[in-house]
Amino acid sequence: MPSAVSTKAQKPKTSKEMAPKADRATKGMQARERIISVAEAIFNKQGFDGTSMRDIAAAAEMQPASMYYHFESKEELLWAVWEKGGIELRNRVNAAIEAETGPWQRMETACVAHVTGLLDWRRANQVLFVMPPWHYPESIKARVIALRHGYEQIFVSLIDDLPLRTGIDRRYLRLTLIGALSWSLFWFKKERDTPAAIAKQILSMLREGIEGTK
Amino acid sequence: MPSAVSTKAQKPKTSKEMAPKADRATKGMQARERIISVAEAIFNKQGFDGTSMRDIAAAAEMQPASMYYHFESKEELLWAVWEKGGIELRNRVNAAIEAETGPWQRMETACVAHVTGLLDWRRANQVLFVMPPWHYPESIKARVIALRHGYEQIFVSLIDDLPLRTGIDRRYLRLTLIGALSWSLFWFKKERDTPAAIAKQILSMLREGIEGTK
DNA sequence: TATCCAACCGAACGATCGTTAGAAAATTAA
DNA sequence: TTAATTTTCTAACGATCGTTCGGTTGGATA
Repeated sequence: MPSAVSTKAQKPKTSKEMAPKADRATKGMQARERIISVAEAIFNKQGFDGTSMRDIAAAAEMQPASMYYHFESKEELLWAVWEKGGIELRNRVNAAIEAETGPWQRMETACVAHVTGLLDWRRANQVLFVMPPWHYPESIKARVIALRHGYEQIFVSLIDDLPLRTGIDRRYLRLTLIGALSWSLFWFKKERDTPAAIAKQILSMLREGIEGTK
Repeated sequence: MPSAVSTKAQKPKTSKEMAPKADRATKGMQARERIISVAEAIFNKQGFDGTSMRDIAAAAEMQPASMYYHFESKEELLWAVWEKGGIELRNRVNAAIEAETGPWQRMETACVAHVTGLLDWRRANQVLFVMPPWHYPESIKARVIALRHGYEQIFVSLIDDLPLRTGIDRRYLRLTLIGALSWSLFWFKKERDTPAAIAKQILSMLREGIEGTK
């Protein structure tokens, strides 16, 4: 599953007249992105500590030592995986809400994209979203926190646009919503749930409340 | 911090006439519970993989080899830590709701106890609540899942008693609520939030809804 | 007293880990 | 072609890990 990435590097020239530097970069990128791609899958399946560089190298069909030509350490590789996953998720959510106009519609679309991104599309950044911040490796902690913070700004803005009851704390709302949505990672069963249905039901309960007369 | 444990084993006899077998068991228990106690703290701070048996042994003031007299493996020690934390949390929540009568009041009390238990009282079972189930060590996975399942039954029952709008899926509600509450582990700042306020606000938003006229 | 057994210890084994050194191969440049 | 550079390789180092082995200790039992 090489995961056709690269929105860039696709100016259709003939392979001969391509700039040699771009060519080199592309070649390097191919190996680098192959490593990220397999690392993504294995980290997610086995956890960071449960995955050895040898595991990843084997899956990427290289020798373990060769990985250090592309990444200076295991933690830097983890960062590359998280960064890619975080950026892709952010782009996904942003692209999804662009087409919508009403504030509630935009919010619902974002929620669906968030859950879908976590559950369906790429299982990778699951670990990023599920690991307690205080366990982030020290060498990349600040970057990871900034990445997550940037992502959450999408929801800050979406919530700003919502007409809410007076007295609703928008920070608590954001954390509650993201928490409830992301928690689905723990219980999602693909035979039983769909990401879109999960997102819509959670938002609906929060929007309209759950209390009734029985 | 030996954490004054042992509600039991305290029949006040003179030390001379104490039953020898109880004496021995007590002695063993003291070491065992000391290990669990320090392991609890270190696992939570450094994670399971980030903690070595040597770390725990040092904190418990023993030699690493001695730990294997009390626990047959590191994973069994982890289980002991999780089991203790899970049971204590369950007892806490159960004790809290016993005093309440109205279904909403009981639910609110449970939510407060849940968040308080996770954030304040004992930082231990945080990892249990925050680790993705698919990363549980294989040898204790079934036990951990059963432990969590048992805990969630409290909320199944509490939600059964709530008068809800028609169309509310009680399973989704439970998972949403527990997710939103537990997620506070990620963002709780003790200078800014209190566990009780977090729990009450989350439940209130879900109960009454957030939508307003602006 | 001699015996026993729970509890602990010192030392080490074997495995695995992240990582590095240095050379070979592959690719590009001249 | 040759030279230069990028990429990958083989081999291993040093550290740490969970765990085990064979003892020692010290208090309770008889």
